[in-house]
Amino acid sequence: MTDGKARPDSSMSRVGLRDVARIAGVSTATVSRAVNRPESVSEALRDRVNLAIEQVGWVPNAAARALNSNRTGTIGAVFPALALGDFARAIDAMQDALAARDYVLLLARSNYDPELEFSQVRKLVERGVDGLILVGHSRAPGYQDYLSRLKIPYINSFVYEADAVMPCVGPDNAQAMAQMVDYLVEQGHRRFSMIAQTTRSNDRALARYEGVRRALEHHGLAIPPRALFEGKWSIAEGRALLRQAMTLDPRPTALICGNSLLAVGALLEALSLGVAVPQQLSIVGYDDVEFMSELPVPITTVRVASDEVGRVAADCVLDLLEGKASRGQRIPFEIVIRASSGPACDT
Amino acid sequence: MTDGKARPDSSMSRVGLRDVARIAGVSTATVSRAVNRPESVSEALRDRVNLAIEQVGWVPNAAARALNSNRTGTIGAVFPALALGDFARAIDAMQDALAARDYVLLLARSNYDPELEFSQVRKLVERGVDGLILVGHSRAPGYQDYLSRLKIPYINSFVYEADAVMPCVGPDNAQAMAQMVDYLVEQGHRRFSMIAQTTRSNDRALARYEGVRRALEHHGLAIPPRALFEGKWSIAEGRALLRQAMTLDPRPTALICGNSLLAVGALLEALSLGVAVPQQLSIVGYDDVEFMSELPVPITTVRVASDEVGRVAADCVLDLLEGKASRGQRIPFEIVIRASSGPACDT
DNA sequence: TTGTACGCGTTATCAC
DNA sequence: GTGATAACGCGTACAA
Repeated sequence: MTDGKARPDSSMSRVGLRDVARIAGVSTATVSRAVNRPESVSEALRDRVNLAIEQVGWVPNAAARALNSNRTGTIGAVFPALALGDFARAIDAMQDALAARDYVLLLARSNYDPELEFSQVRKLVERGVDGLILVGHSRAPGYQDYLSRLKIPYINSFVYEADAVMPCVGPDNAQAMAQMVDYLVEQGHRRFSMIAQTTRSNDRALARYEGVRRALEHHGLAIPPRALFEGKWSIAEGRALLRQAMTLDPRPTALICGNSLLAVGALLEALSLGVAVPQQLSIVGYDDVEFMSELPVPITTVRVASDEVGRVAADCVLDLLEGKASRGQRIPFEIVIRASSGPACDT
Repeated sequence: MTDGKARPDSSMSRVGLRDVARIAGVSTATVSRAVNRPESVSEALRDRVNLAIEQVGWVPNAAARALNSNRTGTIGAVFPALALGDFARAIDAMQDALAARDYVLLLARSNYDPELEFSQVRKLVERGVDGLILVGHSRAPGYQDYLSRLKIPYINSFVYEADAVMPCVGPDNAQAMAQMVDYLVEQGHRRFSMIAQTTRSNDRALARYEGVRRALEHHGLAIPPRALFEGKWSIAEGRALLRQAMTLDPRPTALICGNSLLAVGALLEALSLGVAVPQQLSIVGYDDVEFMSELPVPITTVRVASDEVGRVAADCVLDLLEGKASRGQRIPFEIVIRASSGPACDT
């Protein structure tokens, strides 16, 4: 039974550790221990302390704790955009993985702008994040130095390269696309076109393009420069770029799309134009969102478990933080063959 | 020219205000002022201080600052999910609005679980967020008390009710759906079916349903219980529910979908089944994502500027924080009529 | 305009 | 096992 004078919502200045200590009749040190290392304190005291905490409604002050321990329990992440299927799913999963280990996510976005990304990182660092999760691995020189100078661990996500110096968690973009190309060549395709997200300050897009280029080269093939189209990521853009690709002469028999939105746009536009998919044109994408499989003509694509990327990236930083050296992880991908691709037409 | 002993990346214990003060030959108080209220210090000193800051690479410690000022420069947000088109866009915009005013976003997700939402909020509060952005306005009793007891401002987003006691930022879900119903009735529809996200612990879904119900009632119409289907939010679910709706006898002439994914699923399934849209069935949705307008049959829907919601919500909390009383804001919606809806068939 | 000195709430180091 | 006390790094009265 609490007597009236100790209501938890008392409008007094906020309750602190000392108040709890006073009520429980112990020292502040004991309260601290009872909370942080319960096993190091006698059971009787532990109970007294917990009771007192309940009574006064004490909530530990994270700032004070951080000031003292040099750790904030906070992980920062900077993503190019949040409203993109794969990133959103990754963040979702990241959040859960962090919460499970009692960390909290400080989120920022860079809008695909390296400068902005840098400044966001600085802001997060000032906020005292214990670790960072970034996207991609290409950084401006000054930026790179800044990061390595920091003592806080960071992870590059959505990329994987075996020889990378920093831990990264993601699929091997280039290899995934190469595998897709192998499949298409196997299907008899020889004339390719590609529509891709602009590779400027986007190393994932660049890696995908490189994967395509090298795989084709390996088969003695290539995408002529005029058959390569770059643009933003949207369905509308995919539609527009497909129209351009269809003006090529001779027409390509296979169209490789750098991401899911472009693929969806390309497919829908092909349907609108009456281009038969896959008879006249095979369309393949990258990344897998629900839409791609539900469209009138489901789209062949590279499936990457984006949530895996998020979850693993989160666990990786936390491992680094706790000293367990973590070397990053390759996230598997899978070529999902659907109705939008098939044997090359003989035209 | 810096002499060797003062490298910014020196592995000494982290640089602090005192180091800057020492280098600049001033007191710590002056450095603090020069940083936080530059106008209150002479120009010469300001320059000296800034130079020293650069030299030693000082970064203010947010924890110490927070401890002292009781403000963290952090806003917490708890969303049901992040990987959902509208939420993702809102978070995107929120993030920008906060960054513009030098705040940072602490993000958590509740997975539509009120208990989890509550615990996430507690965690954010312990982290010392200055304000909160939540979704919806229905809360469990204990939760509600907890919130009102806190001295920190919060905003309910994605909902708007003129008589709400807490500031909210969002569209009037019920009114939007009512307006959609009016349109459909005007088009001659009398037999309705609705597929909706489960209304359990989702007041937005509930409000939309209520809007439909009341509007129909106003026209002397109703959706019979067996014509109301609830499920999760996904395209696949929309497909499944449409199949169920099509088994009704007599068939509905208009199908109202509670969100965008359900609408897309319903439309695609209708196409698959050979149900003519809108001749045999008008399909309307809620919310607007790019897909809806790009499908073979573009979908009539309620368009809400989700990014507006995020932006305004962010600005609102910050206003509250700065004492400018803010009463929330109604975000406008718009009925976008596309090819998926039309006059009722006379069958 | 500038410097001194204290306090913010917690944890860690010592004694006991 | 427990208690006193000194940091942690910054902001800010207050005095100069």
